[in-house]
Amino acid sequence: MATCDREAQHHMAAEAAKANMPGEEDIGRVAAVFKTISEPSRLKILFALRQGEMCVYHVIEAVGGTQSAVSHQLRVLRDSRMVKARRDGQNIVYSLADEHVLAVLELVCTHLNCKI
Amino acid sequence: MATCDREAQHHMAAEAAKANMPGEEDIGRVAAVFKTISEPSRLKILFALRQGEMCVYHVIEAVGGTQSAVSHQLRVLRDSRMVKARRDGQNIVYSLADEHVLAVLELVCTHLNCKI
DNA sequence: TCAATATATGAATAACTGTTCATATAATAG
DNA sequence: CTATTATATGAACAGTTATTCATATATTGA
Repeated sequence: MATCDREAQHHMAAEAAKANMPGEEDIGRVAAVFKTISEPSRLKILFALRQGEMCVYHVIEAVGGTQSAVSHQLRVLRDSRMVKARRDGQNIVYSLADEHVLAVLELVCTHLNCKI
Repeated sequence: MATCDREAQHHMAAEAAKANMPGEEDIGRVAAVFKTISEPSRLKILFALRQGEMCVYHVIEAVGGTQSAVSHQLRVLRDSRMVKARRDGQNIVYSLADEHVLAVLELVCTHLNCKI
């Protein structure tokens, strides 16, 4: 057991933390969002789609990588509702599904002093 | 090569995307931030520390898990500058190092309708 | 219907990462 | 100085995941 100067104060903080801790399910959902946008290959796709909707070929052109790899990552992004897809003839056209994602990206970018 | 109706439009978007794509290094830094906060065990620690600084024992009390696991995760959070530590006698007292992190967490939480 | 184009997907592999176990370091009390 | 408390850390293992390869599906033109 911890016996620090601030024992009482830290204990109260710990109790409050336990009381206010989101449930496992919410924690998991938040974690899943961050996991989805924590992969460079997926981040690039999201950055690319800021310029507007694109069919898969042009996404590949924008971000690089193989057709299969990009398609797999688009699936992950689609499953997590961050991009949406519609068919247009032979093509599938992708676009950002969620403005919140961009807001989060921009918040972190400015924090890191990345020019986006 | 893609031959969709919007060929010209998508091609321009792809060109713009390539031109405005952050460099590999910036992409990597952004991805690293999200990776750090994409693990439930680390998220819980960050949520806990919202209540104020705590020594390790009380962090463990707040988030659960073994001493070793929590200590390892505190190290990851410290390496990525999201929490800071100071010694206080026998104890190491941790606290949030970065308000930006909380802003990002709250943004995502409200988006997901999690009560935090 | 057949060929070509565009995209998706399943399986396998390789790389990464969180936890555990055992142990090390640091500070303090006696 | 020794024992105890508090925290950190290295190695190993297990689970997860991104990519690749091969192949499947879907749309269109001939």
